[in-house]
Amino acid sequence: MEKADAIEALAALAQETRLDIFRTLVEYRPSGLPAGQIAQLLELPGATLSFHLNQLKQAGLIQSIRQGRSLIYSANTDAVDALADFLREDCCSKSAAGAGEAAVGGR
Amino acid sequence: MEKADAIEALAALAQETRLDIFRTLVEYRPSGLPAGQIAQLLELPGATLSFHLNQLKQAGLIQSIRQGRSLIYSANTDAVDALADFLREDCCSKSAAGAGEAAVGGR
DNA sequence: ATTTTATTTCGATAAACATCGAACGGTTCA
DNA sequence: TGAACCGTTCGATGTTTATCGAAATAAAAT
Repeated sequence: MEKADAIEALAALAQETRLDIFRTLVEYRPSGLPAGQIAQLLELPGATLSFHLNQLKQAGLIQSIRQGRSLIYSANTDAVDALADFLREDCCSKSAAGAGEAAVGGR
Repeated sequence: MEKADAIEALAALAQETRLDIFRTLVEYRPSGLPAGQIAQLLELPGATLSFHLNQLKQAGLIQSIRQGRSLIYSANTDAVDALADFLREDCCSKSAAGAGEAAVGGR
């Protein structure tokens, strides 16, 4: 996973409303939910919801398909797993490359 | 891990400068680096660096100890692991609680 | 005590983000 | 074709975030 993509995904989830939306979609996996039902569950105005759905989609965390006049949104849990992997392996954890150097110097 | 803490950590890492700072500190684990050296490595003005170090510290991702007139910052990789766990287990992944419900209805 | 070094806090500014009513664009059904 | 429905885009507004020079604080050296 690229750094830029990771940042986008992190930013997408680092916002309460969006995290709530995403978690709701995870709950209703794998079939997904129409936008209206998400709005109802979370008591969000349509415009606000749409804004956040766009961010999540942009980040690759959700996708949508049309079903009649509804748009069914569903969570892409693989993207979250990839993000978790990025945190653990490529980025920021003990196992990240290059760990173990010293620069402070005890003397 | 609490949702609020997770959001704080996600937000802290969802910013390029801060992610760079954090990764640098992971590189120099476990001894850490004085602020001045981070500033030098990443070519950041002191005030800007200090601002970001504060956010990271607030989020529990780094800590600092004073050594003479320097402040040595070091990464708390456990916090990242906790965040990755949160993403995988409590929040947003296949294994998250409650997965598998259907709401769309195929007819 | 004064100066030097390391870093933070303050304060101002610009940019990005979140919210949401109102207008708009597709889709279905009569 | 036109009314009803579902959802998005537009546009205006307030809020939060990032940046960074200058002033302040804290520790060490002279």
